[in-house]
Amino acid sequence: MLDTVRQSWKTLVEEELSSYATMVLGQEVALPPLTVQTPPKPELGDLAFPLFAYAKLLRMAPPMLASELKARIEKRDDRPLGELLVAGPYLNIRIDMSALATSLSFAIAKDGSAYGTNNTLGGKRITIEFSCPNTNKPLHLGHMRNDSIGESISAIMKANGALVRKVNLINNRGVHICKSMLAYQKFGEGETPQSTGMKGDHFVGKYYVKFAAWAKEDPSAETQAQEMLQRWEEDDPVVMELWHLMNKWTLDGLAESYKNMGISFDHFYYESETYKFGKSEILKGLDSGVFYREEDGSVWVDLESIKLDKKVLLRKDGTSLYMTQDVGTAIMRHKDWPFDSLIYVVASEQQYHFKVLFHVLSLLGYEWAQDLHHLSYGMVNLPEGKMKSREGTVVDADELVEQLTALALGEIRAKQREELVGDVEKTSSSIALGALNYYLLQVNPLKDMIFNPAESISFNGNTGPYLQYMGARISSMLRKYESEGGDREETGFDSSLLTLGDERELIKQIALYPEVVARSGAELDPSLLCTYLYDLSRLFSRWYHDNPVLKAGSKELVRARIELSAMVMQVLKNAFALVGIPFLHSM
RNA sequence: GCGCCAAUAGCUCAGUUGGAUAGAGCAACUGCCUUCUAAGCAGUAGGUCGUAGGUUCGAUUCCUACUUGGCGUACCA
Repeated sequence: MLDTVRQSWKTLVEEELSSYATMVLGQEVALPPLTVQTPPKPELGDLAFPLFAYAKLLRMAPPMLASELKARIEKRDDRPLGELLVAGPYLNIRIDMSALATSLSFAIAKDGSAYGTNNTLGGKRITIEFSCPNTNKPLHLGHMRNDSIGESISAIMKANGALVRKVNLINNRGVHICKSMLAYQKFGEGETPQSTGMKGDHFVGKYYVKFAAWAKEDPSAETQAQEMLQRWEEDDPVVMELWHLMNKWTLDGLAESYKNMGISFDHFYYESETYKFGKSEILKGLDSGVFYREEDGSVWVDLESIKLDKKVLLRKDGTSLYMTQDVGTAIMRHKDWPFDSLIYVVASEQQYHFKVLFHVLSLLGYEWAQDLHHLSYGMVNLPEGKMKSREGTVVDADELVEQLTALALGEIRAKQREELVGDVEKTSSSIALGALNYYLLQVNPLKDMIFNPAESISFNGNTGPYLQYMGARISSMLRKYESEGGDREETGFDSSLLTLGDERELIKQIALYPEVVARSGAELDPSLLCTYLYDLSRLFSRWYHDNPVLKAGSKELVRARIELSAMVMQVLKNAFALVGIPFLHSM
């Protein structure tokens, strides 16, 4: 909405600039592109056009040019409402906020939860892969960043008009899976998640840890695991039975975690179901000559011509690798649901893997290989460094959610708001999720981030609960307005009453929202929405702290401020949905 | 060694795609709860934007080199 206002002013300035330059120079010249900016202070206006480059070209002082342009534009009666200002070398515009507020109010009333969405992806089919846990241990903090980004990007793509299919690839085969199985066989003594009362994924994880301890003392452990893998690939009934049993335990546990964290998928793939298909595809490539076989029987691809080295695709014993099954999975996915784009949400340490994967698929002749994208995100570290499972510093996802929920519950009780919030349990868990998702999405995905446990459990300052609190305050205010007999139908919205500086800023910020949705989509970056949300909330918080809404004086002013608050609330709601923050009507 | 990425306040992060006096939160200090929820608001203090060059009217932003850190370069995933 702000962009159309910006664009109309830009066109106007460009036209005048061009005709003035032609007049001064006596001929038509190609001018450098005009940039539009936001002035650093509200007093300077809402839009800024820096004129340095043009002033140089026309050999005049920038402020002179600014004045000249201002005069010329003011003569035009087709210009939009608003005011022109000369601010040194800048030509600034103070836009007509009342008109903007009126059209925003119409748009938000009409679109509701769809306000801010666009159709730039026009029904494009996008598959998004994320999470992808191993079935030998529970989820940890690393998965949580992955899940937050995956869910958020999925929602953002939808908001940009795409049809999204969320998929999860379960890593349920391989030597690491056999390790936990072997340890269970050796030390399990028949105990089960049920008999111990443990969550299935934690139960299996316990045996994965036990394997590591055992392997330290017994060098044969590793070879035993390899042997078990071979028996697994040969469908040995004993191994298969154990595998089915333990996989189910883990997957039941993971399903519970996903449910608690609000994560869902449209489809699950399992490595155990794709690796054989991957093998056959690699062999096809061998036949067609794009791959080659070494003397020892292993199959390779040579990517040295594009500086990617040689890469093995099948082991000498014919068993498959990570790459093998990923080739199979990609092809299977395209068959299942032909996509226009496939986004892999996977940690940055696997960049090389995906470069190779995309080239291999392209060598196999799949044209859609160019539509594959690796959304690479950075590591999550602790203040004291990397998380290490050996040192027990890995942050467990279930535990963290539990801790945060308990903290939120404590806050509600301490503030004696049980009655106000109603469902205390549900509210606590919503606060925990909001805090977590916002904490993890605040940072640009590309960058490594530091997870500070002490900071993450704080609900003050720039946090998810702060944002939720603003939403709850507005919601509560609107309820009070209605319960006190306020009627939004009866008293019309007069936008010209919103004249305060903070009110102008709020209107602008609301109008900016659709652009943030578009940009976070184009850049695959949820952190833009987080920054936006915080700016909006802070603005609102300051404004409503200083200016009464329900006791604003006249009925009309109350009505106008209620409208502004309601618009902020709708935008908060809409943006929350894109970054995994539950909206709360009270907290 | 080679490749990719990062470096902004004590800490964690923004920074409108090259423009005006580089911004937040946390931590520290100071005010504000008979007034729409204090999970809040306002204020003080805190900066050689890793270093050195270059391009430009203008560089935290682009280029080059260097320094530091991370990741990768497995018949692991």
